[in-house]
Amino acid sequence: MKSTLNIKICIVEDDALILKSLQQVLNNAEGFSVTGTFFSAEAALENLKDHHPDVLLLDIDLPGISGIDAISKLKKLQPELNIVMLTVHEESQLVFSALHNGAVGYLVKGSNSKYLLQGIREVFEGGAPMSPSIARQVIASFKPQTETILSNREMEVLQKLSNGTNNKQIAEDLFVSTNTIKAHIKNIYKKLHVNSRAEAVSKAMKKGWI
Amino acid sequence: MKSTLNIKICIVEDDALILKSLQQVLNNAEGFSVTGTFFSAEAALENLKDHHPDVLLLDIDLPGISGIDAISKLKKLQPELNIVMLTVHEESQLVFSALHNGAVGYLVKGSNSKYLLQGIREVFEGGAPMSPSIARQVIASFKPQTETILSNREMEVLQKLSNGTNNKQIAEDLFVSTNTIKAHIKNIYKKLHVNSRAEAVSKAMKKGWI
DNA sequence: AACGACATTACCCATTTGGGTGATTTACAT
DNA sequence: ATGTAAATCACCCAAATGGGTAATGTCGTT
Repeated sequence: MKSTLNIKICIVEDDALILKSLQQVLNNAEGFSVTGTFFSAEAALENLKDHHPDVLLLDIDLPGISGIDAISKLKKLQPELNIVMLTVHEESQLVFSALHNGAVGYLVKGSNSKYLLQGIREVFEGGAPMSPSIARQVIASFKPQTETILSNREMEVLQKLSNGTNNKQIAEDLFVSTNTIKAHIKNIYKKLHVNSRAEAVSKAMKKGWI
Repeated sequence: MKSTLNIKICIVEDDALILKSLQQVLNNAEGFSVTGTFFSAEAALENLKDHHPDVLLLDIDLPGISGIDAISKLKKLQPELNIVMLTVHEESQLVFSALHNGAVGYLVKGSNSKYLLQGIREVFEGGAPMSPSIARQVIASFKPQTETILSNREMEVLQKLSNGTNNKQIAEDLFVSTNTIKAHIKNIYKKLHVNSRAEAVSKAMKKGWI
């Protein structure tokens, strides 16, 4: 089975030593072959069409266009390209930017090469490899933040706001007067430092409260 | 190293055969031990305090309280408990509900027992194991849906709306009249089938447009 | 050439919202 | 017991919003 596999890989990595080492690991592994390497995103963008990788390994720290910005540009050229970030950075912001821009995996550099091979295999089979610490971040982002400053009642109202419900309707739904709803909304605004429904909803959704 | 590991596991699974098989696999593996098994969420909730698992494997199809609903109840009892879903279901809704409620992993039943052991090890080490198809769903949820019905200009306005900006300010920002902004907003409402800023923002955010 | 989508602007009007101030009651914690 | 937070309600007023209708110019497609 394994011998029938032949995964074509391109690598974008500006550090020649790391690139060489990656290339060696992959070429020596059964079923993997490196069909192209680039020292910059620009080089990859220009020449990728000549190679036809199943998977592209992409560094973040690159001269010129960063790996993060390169993702969407590469995807525009080859929408079906599977991009896996391969970097030392574990900052949430970078992780989420990468995934948001269309990366299908995020591996942390320097872990066992066995994991790298396994990750690439996963991509090839339709998976989405992530290093454990990355996976934990990703999973954590789904959990609503519980440090809510808002009271239960205020959360109920906020929920209604996000449905576009107006004060009168909310009041009916909660069996109180519209004045009460107004009061709740004013408190919500104070606590969230906003001054409109749209902004309140936006902030709450970004924080994962609703 | 491996021999120093001893991961204590509890299992909630109503199918006696599957439970037995899981128990066998885990107990026979070096460094794993099953310290408790339950046939229902209710049983787990009542007796979990007597066991002290590092990881709890949780089925979804259970008599009475479902696995999904059990997550938050179990977490309330033991906030530090690491819950991994172990189920046949791959439906997005269930996956996201589980993660939303606080599960740290989601494994699909029936895959190689090697992956199960690896997954549990990952949880123990702070990771978040997911079966490949689940990981792909999770990653995909980060990519903004691009089938936007809105025009570029409308997207700009929508973005401003989500910041709580009012028509006058948006008009200034985009160097057009407030009447124009009103027109754009009306079109946004028509296209999104909403009739307030808050609802438009909410819908757009849910769809991952902003 | 005609059509539709987009961007722009205008006017009118009823309704809603946001902000300010103030009051009562309950409940929980210091 | 005293205070604080929560939930409830009222009144006022200026500003913003939502909905309707209508017009113009540009651009790309058919």
